Amino acid sequence: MVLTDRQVLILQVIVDDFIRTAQPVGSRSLSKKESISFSSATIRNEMADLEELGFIEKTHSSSGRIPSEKGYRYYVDHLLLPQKLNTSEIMTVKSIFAERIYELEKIVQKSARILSDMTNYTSIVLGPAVQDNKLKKLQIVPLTADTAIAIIVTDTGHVENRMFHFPSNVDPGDVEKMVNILNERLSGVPIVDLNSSIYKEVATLLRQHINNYDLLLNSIAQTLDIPSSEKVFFGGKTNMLNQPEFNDLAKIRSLMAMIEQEDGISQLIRKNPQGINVKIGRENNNTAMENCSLITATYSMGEEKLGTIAVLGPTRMEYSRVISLLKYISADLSKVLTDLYQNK
Amino acid sequence: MVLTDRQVLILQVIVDDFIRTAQPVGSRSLSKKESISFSSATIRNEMADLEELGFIEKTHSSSGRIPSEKGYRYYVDHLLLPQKLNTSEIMTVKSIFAERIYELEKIVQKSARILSDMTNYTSIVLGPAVQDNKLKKLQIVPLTADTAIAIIVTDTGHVENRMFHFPSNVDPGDVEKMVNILNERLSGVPIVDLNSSIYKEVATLLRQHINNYDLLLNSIAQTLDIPSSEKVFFGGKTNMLNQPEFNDLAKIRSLMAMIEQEDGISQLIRKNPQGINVKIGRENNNTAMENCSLITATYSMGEEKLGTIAVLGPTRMEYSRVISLLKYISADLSKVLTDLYQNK
DNA sequence: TTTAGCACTCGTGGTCACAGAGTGCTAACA
DNA sequence: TGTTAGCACTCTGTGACCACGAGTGCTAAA
Repeated sequence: MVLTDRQVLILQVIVDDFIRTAQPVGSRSLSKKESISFSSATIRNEMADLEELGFIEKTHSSSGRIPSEKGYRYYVDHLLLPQKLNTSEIMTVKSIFAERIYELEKIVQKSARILSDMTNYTSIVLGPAVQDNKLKKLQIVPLTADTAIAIIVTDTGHVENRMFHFPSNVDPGDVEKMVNILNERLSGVPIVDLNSSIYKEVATLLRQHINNYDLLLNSIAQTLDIPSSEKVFFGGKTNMLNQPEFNDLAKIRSLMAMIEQEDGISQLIRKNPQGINVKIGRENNNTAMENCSLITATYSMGEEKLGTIAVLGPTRMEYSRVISLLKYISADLSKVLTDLYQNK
Repeated sequence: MVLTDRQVLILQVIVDDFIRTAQPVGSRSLSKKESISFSSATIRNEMADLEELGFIEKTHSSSGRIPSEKGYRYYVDHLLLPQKLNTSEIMTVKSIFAERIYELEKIVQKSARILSDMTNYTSIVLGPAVQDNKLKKLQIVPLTADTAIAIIVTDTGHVENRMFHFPSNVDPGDVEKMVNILNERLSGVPIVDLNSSIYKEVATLLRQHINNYDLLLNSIAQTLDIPSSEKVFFGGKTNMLNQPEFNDLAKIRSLMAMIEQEDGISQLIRKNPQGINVKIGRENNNTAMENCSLITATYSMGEEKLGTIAVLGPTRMEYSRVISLLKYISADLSKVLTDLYQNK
């Protein structure tokens, strides 16, 4: 069950070659590689063993070999040499942060675009989970006689706004008073807890100061209760169309439908733990992803995990390069975000 | 050059049939239609004339005929009978406005989704041009020692926010004073004019009240000067993959690249005048759109044009149905928006 | 003017032969 | 005993060929 050095070498060269060319690799072409000094017949024997062990497979009975998912897995787990980014790549990554942008969302979005440009795969970035942010300021701007906008600013500078319906008989002065009280009491409370905190901590206070407080309070509390979904940013959604494994319409359709839907894929990404994660083909548990691999990396602010940055490519993707890139970008991202918002 | 009644009839049936089946239409199958009472030989003669006039064409020398772009143009201009929406369709459209949503963007977005669902084409909606909105309220929320968020609320309830860098030595009290003055003076000013108005109308006033007013003013004015791009919403980006004319990878690639890019297509849509517009194939002046038609409709609030709602389909699209739908939805949209925001 | 008939064209789908790339196996070799 | 050369075999892809069907254009008759 344990592979000999020579088998490992052959597996490595097969995977490398297939990643580069997308063509099944035959014994003859392998024997010509400079890192390989034995004959094609020997290689055929070794390949037969590797196939029996499940690391490689044939596309038809007399074809060259391609890596199986198990083969990729072994490659990723044991054979990956971290690839150094060259200077031009580093420059490109740095350019994400070159402009003086302060908005978290924009930075994150730009990361997605650059990542997909650099890899020619599809990149997906989960924005920070607003739920865990803390309230910085709540403001209410009346719009018409019976509508107003509630604006929530979080400590990371995220702004969320929602329009809501006003009870008809409220005094504008009361609204202002109420907003003041809410800000005083709820500043620093995580967004996700806002609703419950209102009732627990502020209700009694409000009752003392404001007429009809319950009506008004209800409509505001309701407004704040709408879950704010994590934002998902894509880069290079159509890059996969250029991959040779997707010259099949049916595959394209199911993959594009999956990407278009956004929900499914963000689920898939979200559930990955901290750090770098590689999911190969069916490891993703999703039929549309059968020929795809997903590599995810988390970014954070200080200790707190903020979001995930991911690359979706064919199983035949350049694992080494993508992982290096992801490590680099997520580290940079974390650093910039930490510097920006941590020192309050 | 002017078509006989019979030629018009034949053209109409050819277009209708081709739109339905995506198959070239032959003289024999035409002669079997109940609306047609003459023989296939007669039809062949008429078709030869129609081809000479440029209304229809062959895919190869012995194939049936398909409409040319000129043919579609004639069909759209002269032969289109407005199609009544059936009750279930009307219900579906109404459902856009069923929930009590007040946010303009959400309504617009939902329209796009429903439109693409109903047509199986791609829908594109240009959100309202924020530039023309008027300032309702400006607020500034300090975030860290040297950053703050400027929040702009417009009269339509649109909220725009931007983070910006603070000059280091400003007094928080001054900021507040300044915001008050700005709100007093700039309320009602179109967003696009904010920057110039600040210097023209408010600068002198500020000078009297605030230390270091110029530094602070500059950074705020700069922030407000960032153009806020019109938002573009898509529905059913991948619907085109299911159209039989796009079983060609090259076509799919160029089309998807075009859709993905968003900018080009929003340009294309933006330049259409008020009302319903149909652009067929190369009329769009864009190689990626060669086999596509674009139908646009504008929506408005009162008299003021707000945005555009569009459907992108193959040239072989159901013009009649899509036009009816667009008319209906854009009218409803205009009505709802007018009701919502006009009565301030 | 309309229509029936006929020869002709082109695309599609199937079969076939063949070259090329690759394999597995056997036997010889170090 | 591990390695290699050689050979028969397999599968794919391609191009040639053919038959079929749908459709056309043209001619001549109604």
